[in-house]
Amino acid sequence: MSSTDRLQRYVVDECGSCTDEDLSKRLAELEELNESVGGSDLETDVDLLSALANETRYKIVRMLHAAEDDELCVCELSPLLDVSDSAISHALSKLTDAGLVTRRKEGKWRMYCATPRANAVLVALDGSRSL
Amino acid sequence: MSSTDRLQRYVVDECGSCTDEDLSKRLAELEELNESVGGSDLETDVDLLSALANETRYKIVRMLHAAEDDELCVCELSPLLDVSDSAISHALSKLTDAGLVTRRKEGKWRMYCATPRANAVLVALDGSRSL
DNA sequence: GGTTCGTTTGAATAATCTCTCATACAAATA
DNA sequence: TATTTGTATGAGAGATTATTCAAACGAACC
Repeated sequence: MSSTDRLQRYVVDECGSCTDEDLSKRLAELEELNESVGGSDLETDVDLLSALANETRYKIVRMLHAAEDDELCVCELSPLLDVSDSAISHALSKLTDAGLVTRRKEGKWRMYCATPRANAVLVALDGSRSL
Repeated sequence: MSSTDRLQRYVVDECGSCTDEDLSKRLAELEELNESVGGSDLETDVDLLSALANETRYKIVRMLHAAEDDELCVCELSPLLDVSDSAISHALSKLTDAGLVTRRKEGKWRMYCATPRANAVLVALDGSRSL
């Protein structure tokens, strides 16, 4: 049983009949839905979501978001996260790579700030909580 | 070296001095930032992000989103995803648990639809791509 | 009732992830 | 210059995950 056979039976159920032409048309429609997932954006988006999909990293971004446009340094994040500094640094690297935070040197300290994109996603999460 | 020692030195760098009182105040401020990550929402949000942070699942939600308010059944998703039906079913379960899709029985078919929350997150991703 | 069909579920395996420890490095200080 | 300090990096252990296969289940059809 190929998966298009099943689709054909589904279209029959739906429309009463389904020629091979109907089937091709339906497949093309579905293909178009799929196209709307822009090829390279897909990977970028999944990377971004993966970066956020971890308690430690999510908390960090939340704190940076809550800090508005203020930057925070590792030493400010550390007291509130119960993982090692090394873990925090790993987390910040992954977040930076994903485009969720920016990193800046300030003397011996490193300052981190949430990006507009990070803020947009968090705002969407907050705004959709009760939908 | 405790992590608050380091924070104290940071505040000194920043402000020129830092009494124990100053330190407590700064810690309280940071704690407040942390509070803004509502306790139970944190887990829910991370679950949602984890569900979306996978190519197969992300593609599914994208397709359902692109389908607007139309529902799609497994047999329509299957031709465009190169994983087994079983994997698709697992994916849909996880997405359902995370509140990203809804499931409905229609005869022998199962229809799936993106939730408003899923749509909100995708819209935010799309809207913030070029920020 | 038995069969087929669409989908789900569970177990198993391989791949990936997250953290810690040890170490490295760059900036500031002594 | 040597040391301290803040953070980053790499290796490795343990936890988590994604997928597949096999089997099960419910709905429709004979």
